[in-house]
Amino acid sequence: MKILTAMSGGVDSSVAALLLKNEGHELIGATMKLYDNETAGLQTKTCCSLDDTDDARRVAMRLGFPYYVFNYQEDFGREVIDRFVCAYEKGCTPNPCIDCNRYMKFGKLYERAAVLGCNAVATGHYAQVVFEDGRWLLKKGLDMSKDQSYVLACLTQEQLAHTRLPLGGLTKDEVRRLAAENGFYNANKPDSQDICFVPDGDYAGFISRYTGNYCLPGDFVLEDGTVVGRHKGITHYTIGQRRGLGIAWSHSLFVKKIDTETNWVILSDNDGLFARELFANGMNWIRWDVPPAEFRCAARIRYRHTEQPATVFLQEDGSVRVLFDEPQRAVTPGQTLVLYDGDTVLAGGTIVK
RNA sequence: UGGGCUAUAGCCAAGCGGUAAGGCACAGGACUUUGACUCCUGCAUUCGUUGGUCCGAAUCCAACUAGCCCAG
Repeated sequence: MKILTAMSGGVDSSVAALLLKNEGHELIGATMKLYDNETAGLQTKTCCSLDDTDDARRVAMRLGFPYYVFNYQEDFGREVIDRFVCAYEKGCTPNPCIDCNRYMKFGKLYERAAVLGCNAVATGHYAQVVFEDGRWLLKKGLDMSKDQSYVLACLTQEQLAHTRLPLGGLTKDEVRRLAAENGFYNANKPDSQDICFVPDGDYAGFISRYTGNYCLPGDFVLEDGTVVGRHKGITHYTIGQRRGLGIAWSHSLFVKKIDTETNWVILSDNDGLFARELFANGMNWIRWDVPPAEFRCAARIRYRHTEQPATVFLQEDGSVRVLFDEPQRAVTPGQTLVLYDGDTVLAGGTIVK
């Protein structure tokens, strides 16, 4: 089979390519250029640091298949950054990695793959795609500590059908060992982290620069209405946040709610953050075409969250109401809800409240 | 103007004669392909000021300064 394998220059995607190559597939390696250093507010790289694309290219050369860098800055700006900025301005907390998977890697990149005659796009995600009972199912990666099924729960049947995830059955240690055994330069490269287009972590500053809008300061308010300070603009905060508030109180204060109407950031103690119920829309059903009206499952409300037992109620408009057995901390609008049955992903959606 | 009370790090706050708890905030680190949470480490040679008593004072005494309260 001819496969386009996405290569970031990291260990995971490199080993993914290696495994596909060893299985005898014909490969095309590709890196997506998603943003430029100016957008990200970065200085040009110094001579001592090898560019990620160089790492990817070396692996492709070593394994003997063509490698290309595709320019997707315009699409990335529209599909990922714009959504990211828009969500923050509405008081939500987006997960841009999920949009990048949905619209870029398994969207735009697959379109290009098809043009190049490839049947599938492969990535280095730790998750598994299997065909069962006439459906493409998404399952957790074998290495539970690295499982990334959460960030792929937005993939459609069509997308899953053309997705290959060679690392699904491996552990991170095995991947690094394979990289080392095959002489990959990036065998010990640190795992990526942070938002790729905001490498300095100052995403609020990024939003200001990107939109040209100045963050409007407002009040920090306790649940009883007491004003306890001034905030730097709602884009600086997310539900459950503690650090960076700058308020010295007798106990720790956390962000409980962001009110865009009043421009208030409402604070409470940690106990005030727990809720049993949430609502989510934009559901992508993987396990069924038409889900049951009500069912039991386990749900994650953020990446690296341990799934929690819950009951899901399908609403008339296609959204869902999720009732957890136990209250969950800091349910955050904008974050992705993923429903599981054991290792199988049932659906993904976006938390609205 | 009399009388009383209190003054400890950026904030709150222990301490009651034996050589400065803790919480919050902040900084750094760990964790992490989102934002967070969490965890670890750091953070007053000094207790409003000046004197005094004592082997030894943030702790006792005096004066001064500041703030608060009650009188009138």
